[in-house]
Amino acid sequence: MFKKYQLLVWYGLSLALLLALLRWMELKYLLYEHAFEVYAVFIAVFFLIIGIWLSKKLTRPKIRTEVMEKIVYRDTSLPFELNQKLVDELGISSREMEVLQLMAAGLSNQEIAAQLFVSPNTIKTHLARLFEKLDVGKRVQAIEKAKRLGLIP
Amino acid sequence: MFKKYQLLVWYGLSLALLLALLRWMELKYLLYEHAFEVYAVFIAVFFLIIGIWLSKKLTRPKIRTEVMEKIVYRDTSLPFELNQKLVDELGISSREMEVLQLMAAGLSNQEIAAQLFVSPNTIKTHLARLFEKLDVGKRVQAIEKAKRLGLIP
DNA sequence: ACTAAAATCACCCGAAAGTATGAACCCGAT
DNA sequence: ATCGGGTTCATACTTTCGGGTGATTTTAGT
Repeated sequence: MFKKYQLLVWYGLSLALLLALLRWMELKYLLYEHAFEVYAVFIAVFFLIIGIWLSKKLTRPKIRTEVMEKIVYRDTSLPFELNQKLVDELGISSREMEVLQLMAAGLSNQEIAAQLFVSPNTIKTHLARLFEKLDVGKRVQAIEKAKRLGLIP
Repeated sequence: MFKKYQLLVWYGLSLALLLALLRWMELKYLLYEHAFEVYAVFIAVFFLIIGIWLSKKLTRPKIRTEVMEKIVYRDTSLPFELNQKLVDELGISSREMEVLQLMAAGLSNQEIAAQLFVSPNTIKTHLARLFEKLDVGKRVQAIEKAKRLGLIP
């Protein structure tokens, strides 16, 4: 019910806490005349970070898909080429591919979550779907199969 | 020469201006007791916006190229060659190599144990040693590193 | 505008994996 | 013979994964 505004509440509380902290510091240490500027910097930095984070959270990178048709000749050195057709066939979403790549790099669910700025639970969901689509039960198997199918290098 | 830091200077000036403005307002209108909170909100909003803008500015859009048609000439001549020297260097035993191979194939500890006719605990011990020798903490990382080092195909 | 798909998050539970420690056995080499 | 490395196993404990379920919100396509 309150989930919707959880974020706002969280921010509000954070701000309040910050202000309280600063007030307390003022009382405690009898900050000199430039106390205000100190506050300003504190708040500025805090909200600068919040802003950056928020932006990253809100702006899902608009992925422009450029469709190009070309013929590739490969010789001994083989650069990885994504099997896009298979990705579509299996119905693997772009987010799932991201998670797959990070997982294949050896990251734990928690690390992937941190990397993508989402909850670990979300990663679990993505992986569960991915496992189902790849018809496997474990991450190692998923990686092995994905490599075999040309989904990852 | 200063182009690089132009942005920073600009921000600094903006902040200074903002502070001056607030100070002036304080003198002019004899702001009430909650002036500080007003300041805080001002600065917060200001830097929140700055942060969002900054983030947007810095993150470049992702471009995904979708290849429609491709002709691939596969070169199958890449026989796996074990990096025996590295195996010796790292002091990886033959049993550990066996376990590594099976693990890389996606088997669980229990399955590996069944395959090798030993206890799952033994597998755990082997893997623990292997992880230490490869300097990793998880099986996926171990597999990734082993592949990279030429220990497994 | 409506709908389907995708992405997000939460909670519970059991299984698997990983850590730490100790110990027994075999086998080749000093 | 004994010393060290390799293999085997155990117990106990913590963390991580994966399965199942349900929900909300965003995005994209008709």
